[in-house]
Amino acid sequence: MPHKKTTPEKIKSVLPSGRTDTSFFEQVYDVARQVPRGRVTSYGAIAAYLGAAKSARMVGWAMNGAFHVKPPVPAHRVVNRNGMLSGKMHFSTPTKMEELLKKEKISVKNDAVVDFEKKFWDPSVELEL
DNA sequence: CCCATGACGCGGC
DNA sequence: GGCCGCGCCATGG
Repeated sequence: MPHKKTTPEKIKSVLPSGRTDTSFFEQVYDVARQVPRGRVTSYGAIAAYLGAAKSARMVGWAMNGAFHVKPPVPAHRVVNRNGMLSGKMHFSTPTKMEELLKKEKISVKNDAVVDFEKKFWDPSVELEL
C-alpha cells in the first residue's frame, strides 16, 4: 500500500486502509470508554498504556473522531497531564466539556479539573492487562 | 519535498 | 516551580 491515510473522515466510516491490526484509534476509544464516571485520564496515560508513550499527540488527534464513533466515547473524561480541558474547543460548544464533567460531579475551575490527582484514572494501573 | 500546525509531554533553565 | 524549547507523528498547504 503506497499511501495509507487516516483522515477523520475515513475513521467515521471505516478503519484506515492498510491497517491489519486493530487501529490505534480503535484502541484509544476502547480505553477511553472504560474510564469510570466521575474520573478522568490523560492523553499521555492512554498512549503509554497502548505502548506508544511518545504518541500522546496522536491520542488527542484520535479524539477528534471520537464524536462520530459508536458506541459513544466519553471524550470529556480525557484531559492533558495538568488536568486542563485542552480540548474543550472541539466540542459542540466551548462549554460542553465542562458541563459534562460537572454533571459527573467533577468540579472544573479555570478550564482545569479540581483535585485532578484524586480523580485521575490511570489505565496502566487500574486497567491491568 | 519542505514547512507549519496541533485535544501532548518531558527536560532544561 | 513556572516558562520555554524540542521531540513526536500525522495532516494539510
